[in-house]
Amino acid sequence: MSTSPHPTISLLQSNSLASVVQQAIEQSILAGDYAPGAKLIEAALADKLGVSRGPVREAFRMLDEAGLVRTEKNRGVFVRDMSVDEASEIFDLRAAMEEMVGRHLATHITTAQLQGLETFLTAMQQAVDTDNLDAYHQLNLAFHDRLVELTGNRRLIAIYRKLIKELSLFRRRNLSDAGALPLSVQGHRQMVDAIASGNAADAGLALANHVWGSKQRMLGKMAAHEAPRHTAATSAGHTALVINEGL
Amino acid sequence: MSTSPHPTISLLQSNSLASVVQQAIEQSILAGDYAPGAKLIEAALADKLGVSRGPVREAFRMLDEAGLVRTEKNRGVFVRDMSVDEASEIFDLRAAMEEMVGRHLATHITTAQLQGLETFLTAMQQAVDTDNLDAYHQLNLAFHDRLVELTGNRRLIAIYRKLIKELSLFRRRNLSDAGALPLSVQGHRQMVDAIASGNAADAGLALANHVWGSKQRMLGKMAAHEAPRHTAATSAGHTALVINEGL
DNA sequence: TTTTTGTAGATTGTTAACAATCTGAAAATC
DNA sequence: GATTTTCAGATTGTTAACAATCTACAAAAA
Repeated sequence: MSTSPHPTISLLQSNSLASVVQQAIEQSILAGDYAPGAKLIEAALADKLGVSRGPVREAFRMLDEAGLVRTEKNRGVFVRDMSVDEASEIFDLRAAMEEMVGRHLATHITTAQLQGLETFLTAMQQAVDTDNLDAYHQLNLAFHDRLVELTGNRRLIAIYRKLIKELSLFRRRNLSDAGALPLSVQGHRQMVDAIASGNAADAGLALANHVWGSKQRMLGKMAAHEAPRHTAATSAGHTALVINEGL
Repeated sequence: MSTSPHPTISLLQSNSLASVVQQAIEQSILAGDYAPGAKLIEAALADKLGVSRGPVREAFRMLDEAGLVRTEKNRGVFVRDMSVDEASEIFDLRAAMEEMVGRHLATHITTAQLQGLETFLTAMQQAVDTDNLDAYHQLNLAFHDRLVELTGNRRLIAIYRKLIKELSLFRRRNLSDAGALPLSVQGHRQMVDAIASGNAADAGLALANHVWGSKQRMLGKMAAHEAPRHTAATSAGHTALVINEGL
């Protein structure tokens, strides 16, 4: 009958040990506590979290289905390792999804919602002005998440967030140069303007092109990072891939 | 060292009880053995499959994450019930994904792959000629799956199949008039031609429009089925929804 | 009659123990 | 020395038992 009698009580009512364990492990993985490919030991995690192995195993099955972890029978569970190719594929998917988002918002967004996006832009500009890289990164993620959320398509939102999670798993590999972001609000300003213009095609392209740019930057970074010894061959290959109209 | 020494052996090597149970339950759900909203009882399933409750619980967590089942703490696990709204959202997502597929294939498909698609068309035509509804339905699913598969984007393929699975969960509700398909190969012929033309925009639109048509038919069917007592009001509402350029 | 209260059985949540498999290093063999 | 074999410890797979919660129905109270 009653709805949320007490925060702690409703918490205990809805969260089983397995789901709590799942969230704890997921957070650890996304925080980079475990390197990609690292093995997760049931007993150790159970011990650390103060539960038995049952809930940990159930959490493993959830994380596996979510794509954050990979299971080998009788060998164990390992943090998922994402290749550049896979990351690239995810970027292509993201581009298609964000194009869909742009098209929809161009004809459905409210003025209040547009105002909310403007707030993001000013906050991002402030982060740039103060050279606050971390804040900018967070705002960037939140901004895109907000755009997707505004469509109201629950499945789209869920899948988008899942893809972002997996991508962050990839980024963990090159955290050294993770700071080399464009640090510019201009692109986002253009996206908001395109949406505000009401032209669905324009807005869709604005968002898709933005994602495509991110993908290109990522590929460029990987090419420069992983094959600096090859003078031209592989680099050229990568460039050709970039020039293609991805996916 | 050796690769697949014996089919049965390699099967036992890779499949844990939990994954076998997961597949068994999933198949039962998709086959319609359990109605949407029906409760799945751990002990009963464990008994039926000859295993203990542990693997069943692990399978439940997988199915939950896959969206085929919904878990309420201390109350049990239930077959997911999909609303018309949710199905509609999935159609919108499918449209965006298939548009992406069409664009890509227009510029990347090989002649051999095109030939494979032609084979599908003739088979579908044959199914129509012999009034084999079931065969047509299967071919239709396989055709679209093949299109997505041809992109080579593993994440796109995985997500597409997941969405189709969930949609089939929805269709279970209106199996009475499931036979009212268009039963026409024309639409698919146009899609293949558009891809063969090499025009990315055209191919994308051809695929997206096809999905959009499916969505419209579904919505129309639901409106006619669920609210035949209301003379105009709700029906008009649905129509308006259909006319919109859905998300 | 209607509502409340109180069980008994059913069902889920969790744990600990047992079985099977893998891993890595020492011992044995070539 | 290099390769194979053996084996103990570590780890995963599975099960059964116990604890907590829910459900449904009957008895009591309003």
